[in-house]
Amino acid sequence: MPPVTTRSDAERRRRPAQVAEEIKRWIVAENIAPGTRLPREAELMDRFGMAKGTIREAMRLLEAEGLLTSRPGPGGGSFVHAPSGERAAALLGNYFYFQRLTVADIYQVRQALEPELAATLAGRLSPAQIAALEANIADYDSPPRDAEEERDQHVASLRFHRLLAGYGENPLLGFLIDFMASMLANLTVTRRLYEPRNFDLWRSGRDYQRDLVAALRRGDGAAARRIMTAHMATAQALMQAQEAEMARRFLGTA
Amino acid sequence: MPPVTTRSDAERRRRPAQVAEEIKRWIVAENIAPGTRLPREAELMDRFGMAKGTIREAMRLLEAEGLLTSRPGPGGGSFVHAPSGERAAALLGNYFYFQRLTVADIYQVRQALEPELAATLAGRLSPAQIAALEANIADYDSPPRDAEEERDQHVASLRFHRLLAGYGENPLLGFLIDFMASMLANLTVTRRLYEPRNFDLWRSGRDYQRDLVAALRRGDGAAARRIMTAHMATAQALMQAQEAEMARRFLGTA
DNA sequence: ATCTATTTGTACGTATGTATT
DNA sequence: AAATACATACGTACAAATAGA
Repeated sequence: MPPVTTRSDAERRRRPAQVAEEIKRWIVAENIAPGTRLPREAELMDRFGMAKGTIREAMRLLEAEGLLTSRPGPGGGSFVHAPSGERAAALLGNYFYFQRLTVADIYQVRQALEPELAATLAGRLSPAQIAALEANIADYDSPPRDAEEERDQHVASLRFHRLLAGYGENPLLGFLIDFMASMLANLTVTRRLYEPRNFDLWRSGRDYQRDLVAALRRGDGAAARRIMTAHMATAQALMQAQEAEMARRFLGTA
Repeated sequence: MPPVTTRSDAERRRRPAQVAEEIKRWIVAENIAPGTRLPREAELMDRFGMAKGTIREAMRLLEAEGLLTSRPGPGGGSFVHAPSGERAAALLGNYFYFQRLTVADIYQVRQALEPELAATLAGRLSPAQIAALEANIADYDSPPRDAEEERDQHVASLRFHRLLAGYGENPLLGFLIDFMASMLANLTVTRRLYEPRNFDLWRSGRDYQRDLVAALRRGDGAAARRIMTAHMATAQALMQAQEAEMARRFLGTA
């Protein structure tokens, strides 16, 4: 039997992690707003009784989580930061990089969420938002001529959904839909669009988006939901037909 | 007009971030499996021509993302790591900490996803899984006597959904349902259960879970979906009635 | 059970880079 | 243009952990 250690697990943790935890607790306890400046390195070294390197490692931990940013110079320092959606998506993408996520998995969730979003958006879009959606559709008005154009159009048509995601009031729903669109933008497509059946699917997808915008404009939630459901079904079929596969790569961290 | 800088944005980035990016790219390019050991600190210092502290800051960045773990001693080092679901959930929770997420927001998504999961699970659960679900329900068989017991039961009834989340085949769907349950487990409830109407809601929620297990066992997907939909509706009503609010705190990082 | 080797973990002093005034 | 205030990076020394002899 090993000798009794008086050290708790918390004490056992590496020092940078302790500091990071402490700062997180402080942010919550004091309800610190983004933009607030943390004490200077020198002061943190004092407060925690640790060397510069240790403090800096702690800062990098929090920075990776997207919870703070630092900049040098006078008036510089470390600042509390609300993680951006992109950052959050990249971190979540890290997780799914190691899970074997299929296109079908993503579409099962899209199938459930996208119609819901569409329904809540009906009649609540500004003219500018409607215009942005219509302008986006124009980017893939005519069928692609080559592989590169096809890829561009694919990304553009996903942007349509990312726009919708940003227009809703529910941050969770919006984030998830945007996240899935960004995952799908990282696809490798092995079979081309040119077969007649695939082309039909492509065209009907485009038409669905047009119909959807019309329904959203006239405030018909039930129709918007119905159209989006059908749109998702054809989109999935198109992906399946093209034997699209998730690319094994991390999402951009920019 | 400022003088032209020859440095690109990439070169401009802090060195630890560069190293971290490089290592990520390497993981993807070589398709490194979790458990694989990275070069020693000394060697990385060499390879990147950087000081020890810099390399270590890079490691902390990757560690915070859940992509590696390190331990000292012989046979130690830094190891590629697949982020755990908990870690991923905690990081995603950081994001929503700063968004103003309401209980209603979460329930809108649950409403869409939970029935979908229930439907796909019908007839696909092992006897052991069924037993685990039934054992879980037993934890809140009788109404809570005090506030503490009420809270425990709330968490326990959410565990029912987390179990279901783990039984599915779709990692994305499972993660999301588990994530929402863990968010809801962090609630502050301001009004108690004792009012008759709230008590009815509580009881019907419990009954729904029983019915659901029965439907899952006999493989009736349509019924499972229907029951879960109704269950979500009452659960939301109960939360609303109790004026539950999201707690402003970070998810555990353990 | 002890020592030894290996590898990360922490400390500290100094120098450099960057942005504000 | 210069001084100032801050983070950023370096280099070295030493402490702690752990596998294996």
